Amino acid sequence: MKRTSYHHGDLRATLMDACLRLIESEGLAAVSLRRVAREAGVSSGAPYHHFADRAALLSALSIDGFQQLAAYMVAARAAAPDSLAALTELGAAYVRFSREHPAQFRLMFRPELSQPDKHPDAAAAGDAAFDVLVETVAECVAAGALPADRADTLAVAWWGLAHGLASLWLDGHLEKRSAQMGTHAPELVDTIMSTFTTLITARTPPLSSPADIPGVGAGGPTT
Amino acid sequence: MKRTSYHHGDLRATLMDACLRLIESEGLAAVSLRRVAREAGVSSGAPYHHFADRAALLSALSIDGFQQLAAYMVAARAAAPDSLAALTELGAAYVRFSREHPAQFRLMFRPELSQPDKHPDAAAAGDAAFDVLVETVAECVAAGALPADRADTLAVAWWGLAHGLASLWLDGHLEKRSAQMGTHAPELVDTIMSTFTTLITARTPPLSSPADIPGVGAGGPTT
DNA sequence: TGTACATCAGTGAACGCGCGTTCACTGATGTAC
DNA sequence: TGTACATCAGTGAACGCGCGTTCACTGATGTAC
Repeated sequence: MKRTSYHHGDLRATLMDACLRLIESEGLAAVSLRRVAREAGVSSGAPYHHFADRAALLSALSIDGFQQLAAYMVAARAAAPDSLAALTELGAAYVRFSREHPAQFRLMFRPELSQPDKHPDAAAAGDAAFDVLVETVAECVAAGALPADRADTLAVAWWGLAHGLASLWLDGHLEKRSAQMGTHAPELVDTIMSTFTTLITARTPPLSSPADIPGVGAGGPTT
Repeated sequence: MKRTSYHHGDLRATLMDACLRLIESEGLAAVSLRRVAREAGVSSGAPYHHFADRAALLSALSIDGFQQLAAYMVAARAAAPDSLAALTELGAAYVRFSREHPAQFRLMFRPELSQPDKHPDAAAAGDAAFDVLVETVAECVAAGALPADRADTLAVAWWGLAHGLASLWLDGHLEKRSAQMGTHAPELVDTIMSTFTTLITARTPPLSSPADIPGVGAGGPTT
């Protein structure tokens, strides 16, 4: 972190980076503005030229995190061949984001730190991510692959499952359980996700209309 | 918090209580040993007669939380008419615990605060709670209501869903989404839980041979 | 029952520490002419 | 191109604060005889 010139160049980005690295290596409890400045190789007053206060730095990171999450989800949906497959990919993308940006993920769901009420941008970015999920569910409904009356519920259930798995995994619980089960966390999550999608698509229509399900393919439920 | 006698009587319990109330009213960031002592109406050195240090207090609360959670789950299973119904009740009990003990729930899943590595009791209590879920799934398998090869997976999925919904709800996300959807968080959670149980029980048996699954292949989300 | 004494569970002052934030300053950079 | 000057983005010392923890102390309680 040695600089040759007096001016830094892009201290704002450097501070955000240093903060994330610090969270990842020593946890959220280790984060203070002074410490972040030190990690960035800069005096303790320097950050105030880029962030109004400590909360502003954490907020900026949280907003950035939500925007990245939304980007992950948009990309996942775009890459999927159809809306049903997109649903699976969205869950996977959510968990993948939490794996690839653990510090940001934690920060995003620590409202007392990122203060979303003071920074509506974070909420907006969060909405954008959730909207991708809602839209995808709506597409599934439009395609006849999901029943309309449960669409909203399924979107939230999907979010809950992905969020729960991501959270447990980050805290080490999934590694522990999967070791007990003789498997590994990544496979476990994949299995859960695909099982869930299969369950939803194969079974929910009969709950609202007993007719056959278009788009799911031949050789459906054999029971 | 005025005492009449010099001795307190049960300062240990009072401190734990004060700490929980503080977390609930001002958040985890407000918790310091001095502050907790102040809330309990006691000098800042007094807690050290009952807890080795700050971490010990938080640890004790976390352990107590896991034990209570396990008790919730044991009671839920005991009250259910059969093992399949128990599964639904377990998820509901998990979420109910998080609603009735929000401060403890947050603490339990903040490993950097409760330091489970230094206090194996917390891990043991957590295991006990998870074991209730695993046993119930095993009972479902024994009763022929669930396929054996997916039992473990379903237990983790169930935990993930309950944990995700509880976490999102505590952070206010569920209230927000359910308001957008014209419903309320409690009903939303109930619907999701019962839908999930229905899906699992109605559909999983045919899944035991993955080759039969149409559409979403056996390979899972990983291309 | 009374007394001596050990133990328990408080007090409150003190310690050193790192924190968030401010501020007068200064070196580097950009711009007008 | 050179110079004067405004602005930007650092420095580092300083502030007051609450923190975790320690410690000599003291009042209350329990016990032995």
